[in-house]
Amino acid sequence: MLKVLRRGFYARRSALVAGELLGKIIVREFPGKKITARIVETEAYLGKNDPASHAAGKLTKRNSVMFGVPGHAYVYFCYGCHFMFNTVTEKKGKAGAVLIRAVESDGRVPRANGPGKLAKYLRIGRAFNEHDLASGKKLYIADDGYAPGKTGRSGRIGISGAREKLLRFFIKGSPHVSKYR
DNA sequence: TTACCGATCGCA
DNA sequence: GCGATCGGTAAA
Repeated sequence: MLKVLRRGFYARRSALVAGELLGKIIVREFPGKKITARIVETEAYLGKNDPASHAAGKLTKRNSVMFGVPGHAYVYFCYGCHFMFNTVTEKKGKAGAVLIRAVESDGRVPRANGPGKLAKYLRIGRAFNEHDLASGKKLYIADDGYAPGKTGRSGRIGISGAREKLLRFFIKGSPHVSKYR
C-alpha cells in the first residue's frame, strides 16, 4: 500500500523530516515505466545558523526554493557534473531542506549510493527543481508502511562547515549507505 | 563581464 | 590524492 506523503509531512523541522524519510519510497514515473527506490540515507540542512546550507546567507534566486513551499523538490547542480536531490521542509517562509544521499533499489539495480549517482539513476535534472513532491506525479515520495530497522546519525559529509552537527541520518546495516566515517 | 568555488565521483 | 566540468554569486 503506497501512500503519497502529503505536504504536512514536510512542513516540520528539517531534522525530524530527515529522520522520518528513512525507509520511505521515492517513486519516479516515466511514460509507461516506474522506478521505485527506498531511502536509506538523508541529511538535513537548515537555514540560518547552518553555514553548510545554501540558505545560510541572504535570500537569492538559487536558494529561494528552500524558503518556499514545503514538499517541493530542490535540485542543485554542483561540481559541473552532479545533481543533488533535496526536498524542501519547514513552513513556507522558513528555510530548510533534506538532501537524499542514498537509496536502495528493488534489489537488482546497482547501488545508488551518493547524491550524484542517485540523481543520475533516477534521471533527476534541473527540470525537477521546484517540482511538487506532494502532487503524486512524475516524482514523489511515498510511504508503504515499511519500518526501517536501526537507524543512526552522524556528522554530515562533504561539507566545509558545521560538521559537528549530527544531521545525517541513515539506516544501519544498509550496504548502500556511504562508506565515509 | 569575469573569477572563483562548491552538499561529488571515478580513476591513478 | 586529484582532475573534470558548469552554474550561481559577488565583485568590478
